[in-house]
Amino acid sequence: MAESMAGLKRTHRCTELSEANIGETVTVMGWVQRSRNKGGIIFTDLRDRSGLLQIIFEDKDIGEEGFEKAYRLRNEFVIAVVGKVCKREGEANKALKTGEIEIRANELRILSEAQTPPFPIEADSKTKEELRLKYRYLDLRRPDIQKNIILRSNIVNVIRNYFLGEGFLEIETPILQKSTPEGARDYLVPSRIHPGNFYALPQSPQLFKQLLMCSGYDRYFQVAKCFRDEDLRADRQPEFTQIDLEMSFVDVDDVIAVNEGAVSKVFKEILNVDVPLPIKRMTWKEAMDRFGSDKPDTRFGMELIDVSETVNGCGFGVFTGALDNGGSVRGINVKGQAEMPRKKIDALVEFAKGYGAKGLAYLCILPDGTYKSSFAKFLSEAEINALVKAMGGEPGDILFFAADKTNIVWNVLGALRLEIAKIYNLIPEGRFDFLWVTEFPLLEWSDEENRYKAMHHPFTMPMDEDVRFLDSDPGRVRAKAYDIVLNGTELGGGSVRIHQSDIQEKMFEILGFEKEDAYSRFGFLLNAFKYGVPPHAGLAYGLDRLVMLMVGADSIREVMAFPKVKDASDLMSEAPNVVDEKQLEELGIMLRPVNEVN
RNA sequence: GGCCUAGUGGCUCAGUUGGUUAGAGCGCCGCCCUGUCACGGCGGAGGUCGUCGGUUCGAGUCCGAUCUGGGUCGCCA
Repeated sequence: MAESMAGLKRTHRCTELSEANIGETVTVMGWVQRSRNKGGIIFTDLRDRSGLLQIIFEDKDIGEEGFEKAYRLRNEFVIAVVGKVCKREGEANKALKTGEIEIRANELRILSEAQTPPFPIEADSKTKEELRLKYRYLDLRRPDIQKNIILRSNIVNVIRNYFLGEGFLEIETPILQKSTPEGARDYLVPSRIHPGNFYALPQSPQLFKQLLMCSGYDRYFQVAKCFRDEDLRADRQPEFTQIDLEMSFVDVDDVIAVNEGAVSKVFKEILNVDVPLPIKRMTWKEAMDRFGSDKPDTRFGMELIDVSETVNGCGFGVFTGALDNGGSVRGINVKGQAEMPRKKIDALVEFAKGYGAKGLAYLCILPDGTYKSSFAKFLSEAEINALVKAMGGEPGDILFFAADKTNIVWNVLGALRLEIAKIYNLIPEGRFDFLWVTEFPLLEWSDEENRYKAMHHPFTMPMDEDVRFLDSDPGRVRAKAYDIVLNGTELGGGSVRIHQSDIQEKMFEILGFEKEDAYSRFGFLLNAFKYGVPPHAGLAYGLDRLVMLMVGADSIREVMAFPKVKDASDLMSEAPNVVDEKQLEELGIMLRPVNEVN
């Protein structure tokens, strides 16, 4: 039977007590972590979000009835204890923050009994994630998850205070928005009042924050929930949180400067890590050339090397074929792994195929200086020697080469580099390598749609010196866009926005929008800009990813209270679900049989 | 949509080339224990091996399908 807490008031959380409180009578409340019954004496570890505290029950303090009650305690019971803080008579427990003290209970109330939980409530859980998520409310009791969630709160607090201190205003933007299909799929929300019409949940507050600049708010930020109806990943959830900001009368360097301040402050205050400023910058082209990725992990080397020149005209058709098609041949040098077993090499070749490679050429430089290779027979000795030299190859190294269209080569070797680093443990622990990647291409050719698509979004400003190529060669135009990268993860991205209507119209033209089409989608923004708009620029961080990296988690699910699983459903609440016929009727929605959808 | 991977008592796992009654640790239940803190001692309960079908004298083990998680490619301006 559950008892009332009437007349009791909690005086401390568990670990707010210390030797300084010895002799005081206190009231603590929490969950039973563990009860150790020695017969005439019972030790109970009480848990709350702050940690553990040992309670000691003996009938001389609590009376026979109270002692009987303590006998009944089981894990996860919620209890209140009134007692005296004492120095431990037995050994101190150095593993506990409160290991020097214990509470000698005078009164015990069982506020709530509990069934045995389906898995242990403990740190370093080995329980399958499926079960943890089904019982997320129990999983969230575990100290390591609580640590993540608490740290997340602290991180947001530091960031919020920082931006407020820099003159930013926190302003909310609508969750029910207009759907502007371009980019990720929208989550749609049907309107009851306008049957057949839909809102969309925001993929980001992009247009509204630009309007806020237009309206003179000068510096805006928001902790913004965002929604994208795309497939999930370890670092992608259908709903996630951005730290979103926008600034007026600024250019690239201004945005970067204020955000370097934010990053260094949050890492110093939360982790006591000094982020050396200014953060390194690298153009997109350099990032792709050196690392095969627009979010390079710079904690280790094994950089890509372009050997197109070296192998030009050689006897290996795969190489020359790629070059003839306008592609390139590039390689990476895995130091000291020349003895890599054939099985492992084959696995890496398969891995590369998963990223679009047709194959992967390799060349082992054995310790005695001889070669073992998949393609050496097609090359003259001089050609091989030149290739090895270009790759900085030494006895003991193994070289991998990809030959294809350059973007495939980048993709394949970029992924291979990370995979090999993982396999051979080449990534140093405990490092935070920040990097700005700048000068992204403005546009990206889509074979599927046979048109250019905005790499960032259609409001991204071209670089001043490239504006002249907008007509003649749109593909070579670089944008005033930048990403902040941490340890190979894209932490955030942003850009300077277009505020001149002629450039904006040109942009829509290149993207293949008719003028009416552009106005029907983005008219409110384009119209707003007719009434005076300041130059503006902004950035948005993926908060979940930031917290994930700061706590060292492998997945953003570990830093979100109630995440969804791979198919975007919630194992605990079982969302999404079918709704009443009546609800649909009210919305004017009729469903096709499920097997006809798609 | 593709590829990879896992599913065996409540939890985490073992289970050999297919071969008696499917094991262990933890947890749970009962009894004992006044200084434990991974408490200890004694005893006990608990599994249609994810599901369906097939091969076989015989399937946790082999084959096919399927479900449920996880990773990833595509996708994610």
